[in-house]
Amino acid sequence: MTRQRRVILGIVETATTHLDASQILLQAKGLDPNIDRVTVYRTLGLLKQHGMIDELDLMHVEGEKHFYERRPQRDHIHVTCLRCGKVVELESALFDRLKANIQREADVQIVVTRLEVGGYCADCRASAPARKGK
Amino acid sequence: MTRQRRVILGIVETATTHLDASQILLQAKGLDPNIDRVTVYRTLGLLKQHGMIDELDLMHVEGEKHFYERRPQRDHIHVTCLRCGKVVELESALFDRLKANIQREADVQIVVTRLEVGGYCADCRASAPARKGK
DNA sequence: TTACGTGCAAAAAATTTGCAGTTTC
DNA sequence: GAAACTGCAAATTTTTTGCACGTAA
Repeated sequence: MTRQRRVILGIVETATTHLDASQILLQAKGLDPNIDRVTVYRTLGLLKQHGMIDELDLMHVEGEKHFYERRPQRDHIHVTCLRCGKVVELESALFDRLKANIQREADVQIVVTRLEVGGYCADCRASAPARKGK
Repeated sequence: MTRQRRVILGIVETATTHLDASQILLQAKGLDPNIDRVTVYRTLGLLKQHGMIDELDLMHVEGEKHFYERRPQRDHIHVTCLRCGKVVELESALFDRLKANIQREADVQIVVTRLEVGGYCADCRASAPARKGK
């Protein structure tokens, strides 16, 4: 456990939004100016492997980057608005049951799950003047 | 609807495995030697936007690429083995119910969902001699 | 120590953009 | 013929690799 890893893990753990590798690098440089982009990638890979953080796409609403968040106590669902990009997180007993089902039906020992939903939030549905054509 | 788009859509629709952009380009070149990588990306983006295909990560078991598949009639769950990479697809009534729940609870009009699961398949659990340490 | 981790340089992949010529309807 | 699409070139962005030096346990 090195200084750099502590810094990176700390950033992801305390983040209030979902960060991608570049944003993490940027923040890390603030705390440790010499930290390298490579170290960020390597550390994220490691933390992911060890189940300390999870990787997300957030439906790729803004480019094809990946986001990271601290692995929560209980899995949650990520709902991303395809128009404004807002992300809502949701826990669900039904989701827990579904996972148990999958484990049994697919005969798999589940390590990680990711449920991402894309759609339109209430605000966007209200303000969108039903664009015609495209 | 151009020749190139027909080719690319055809490839994804008839594929028996999940293909990534490079594999699609390769197959497309077989049918239309002049087709460009750029056209593949643009077309995939378009087909995705129009809900004709879905994009997957398959838990990034082999690199950070993205895979594509024809949009199925009914959503299914992708279960990927983190050791051997095998992918199992699963439909589930519970999943359907969960989506309805999410739509209501998050007040979102769902357009697309993606449930990916990573874990260890039966075969790998059987053959893995409980690696110690790492 | 001493195996592991880091920074630096550079390569490899993956994806996007600008633009002029071509095709579809 | 007009609008939309393509190929080509090149730029970006994202991620990975090799290697000599530095560091935590």
